[in-house]
Amino acid sequence: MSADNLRPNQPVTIYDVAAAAGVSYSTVSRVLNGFEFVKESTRVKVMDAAERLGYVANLQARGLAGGRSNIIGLLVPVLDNSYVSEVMMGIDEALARAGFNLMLFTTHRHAGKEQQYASTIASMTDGLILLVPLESPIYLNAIRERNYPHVLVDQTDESGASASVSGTNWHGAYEATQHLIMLGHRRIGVITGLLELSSARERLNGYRAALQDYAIPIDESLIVEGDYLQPRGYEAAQELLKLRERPSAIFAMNDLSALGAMDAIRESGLSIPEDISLVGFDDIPQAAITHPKLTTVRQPLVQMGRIAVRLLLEQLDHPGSPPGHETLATQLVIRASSQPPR
Amino acid sequence: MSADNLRPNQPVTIYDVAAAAGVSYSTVSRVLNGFEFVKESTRVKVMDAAERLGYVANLQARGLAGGRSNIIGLLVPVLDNSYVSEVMMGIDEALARAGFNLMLFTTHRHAGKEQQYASTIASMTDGLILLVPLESPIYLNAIRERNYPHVLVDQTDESGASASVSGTNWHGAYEATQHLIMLGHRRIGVITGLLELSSARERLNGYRAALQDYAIPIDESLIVEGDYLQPRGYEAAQELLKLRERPSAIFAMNDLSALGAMDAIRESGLSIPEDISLVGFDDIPQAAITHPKLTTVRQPLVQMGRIAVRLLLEQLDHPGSPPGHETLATQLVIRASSQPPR
DNA sequence: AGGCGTTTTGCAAGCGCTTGCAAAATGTGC
DNA sequence: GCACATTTTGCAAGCGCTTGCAAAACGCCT
Repeated sequence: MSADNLRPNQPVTIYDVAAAAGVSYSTVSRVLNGFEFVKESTRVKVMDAAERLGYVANLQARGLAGGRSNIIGLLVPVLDNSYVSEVMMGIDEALARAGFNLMLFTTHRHAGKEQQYASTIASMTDGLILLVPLESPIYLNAIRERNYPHVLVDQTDESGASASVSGTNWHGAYEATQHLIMLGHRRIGVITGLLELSSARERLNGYRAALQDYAIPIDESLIVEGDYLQPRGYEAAQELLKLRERPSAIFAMNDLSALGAMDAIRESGLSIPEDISLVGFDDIPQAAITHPKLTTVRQPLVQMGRIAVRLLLEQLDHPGSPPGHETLATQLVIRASSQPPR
Repeated sequence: MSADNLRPNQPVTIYDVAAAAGVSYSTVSRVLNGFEFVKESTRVKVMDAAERLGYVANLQARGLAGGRSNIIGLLVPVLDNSYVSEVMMGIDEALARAGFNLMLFTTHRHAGKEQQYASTIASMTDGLILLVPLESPIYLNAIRERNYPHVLVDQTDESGASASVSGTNWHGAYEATQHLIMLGHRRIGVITGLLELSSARERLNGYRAALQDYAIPIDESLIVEGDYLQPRGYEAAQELLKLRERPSAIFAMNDLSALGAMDAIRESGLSIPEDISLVGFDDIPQAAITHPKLTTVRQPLVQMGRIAVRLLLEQLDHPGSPPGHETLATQLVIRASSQPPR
């Protein structure tokens, strides 16, 4: 559909559009930015010209000049992680709908340079979504200092200064544990996330609360600290299996750990769920393709991403307003990896 | 003149550095860009000042002024796809090492606006990596017109005008088919990718060649077109299972399709590999966690990402030179999903 | 028709950086 | 010590856009 006019090489600028529409460049800018005091007839003229010339805004220039670059940044720790991918999907989708672009930053390889990295990010984006459990404090300092719009995903923010989205960690873990208890399990091993993370602590508390409510004594040797990654889940499960009094069920506090645990259990000659029940957390896509399919606590990951975007855009649109916080309900998804103990 | 305008945001500019180092701003710019004709002593002075003030380049400004923005774009079709994630990992890693940032663009939701989308991308990045099998022709037109540096991943470029990385599709498919034949299979069903994609056609040709080499007649009803996605893999497998003369093995031309096929096979009451052998392509991480583990053709996805970056940077550094093309060896990984037919 | 309050519009001044060009500094040969 | 070739450096002019300010148009009143 691109028409007959022009220089395929040199991009069309607002000056070109202005000339074509017979108005000044600032008027074009105003039309393009939806400024209110523009006569309808000139608005139409400008839009037509822009359309006709195939004008596309140069976001770098826009950003430099102090307007919005319409780019938001996403800081993630790793990429080969379904949890991350799912949240990213939601973010991307919501961003696309709002007309924003996405710039992706990974934390690794920037150790010791977080401040500068944060500055770079801030110089290029209108806001930032942090999906970075561990390093987040360092980045947060740099970012809060500048009063830069941002949202935390899956992290509780003690100070309340940052907007955030997360799941009902405590409740999800409570339900998962309760599920195993109701099935008849009494020795329930647990593989946590890094306990520096609020989500990991909350889930662990949920686990403890459930045991207490059902008057099951808590055996600290059944609690093994993991890191939400598969290899550590594998090791942690091995530790649990080595206990003199082996657990009849394991609650891995995220699915990736559960995947690792699954390997370890199978490798030790035991079978799931006959010998050991296994429950995860997150409900990443893989949870449904393992054999047996994994019972888990679903977090609405995609939606978390969408909401993160909403919270961020709210900050951009209303600079003064207090940062929003959303907590989304988790849901126990019972599949084949859990059943009553023998 | 520059001293007093302070916004809390990013006070340090090259002007500040210049003042602190007692040189002109253009000298600072030259030092920062590694320009050769700068006296060593001033270079040191400037670097010191920059370091001391915590200077961080504003990439938007740099980009606008015609320099490199040090941002490269990555265009992907979807995010919740291990294939994509793996390649992205390699890209991110190589980019980080080279000091580049990554801007992520997704194709969906931009139907009909590809030209403009391409312009936007071009206005913000130094180069583009396309991981977009289907829509790629549309984008390619827009991009080649501007003679914009870019690389195709996993697509053969007929015209040779675009740099590209891909795996040995033909050979990988040949080996996979040969593997099944050697096991004794004669009726080997196949689930292809969309045949508009060069990779899908090449793989199919490899399959055909293997059958021919072993003098096995080709039964077109055993060839079902898929789309490289899981749901379609599921359906395609169902079709194959419904044939009067059921295949004893299925070669899904990517792992995602194989995952779908696995579901379909299991659902129909048959078991893998006893009743039906299954082979995939790609070796995404999931292939190793299914039960049984999937025999597949490994593509060095992460490395493909790294090489894509290398090819792109070569173009940036040597604007004149012809686009590079790399083909990486695939490797048959035999796991548990394939065995001799009953 | 003249006056006044409101819209609309245009101009100029940057945002932080790169770069061509010319001036300044340095070095060389005699 | 001088003329000239060679580094180094600084200045100015943008890159494409936003925005404060003031001028121009317009509307409506008397």
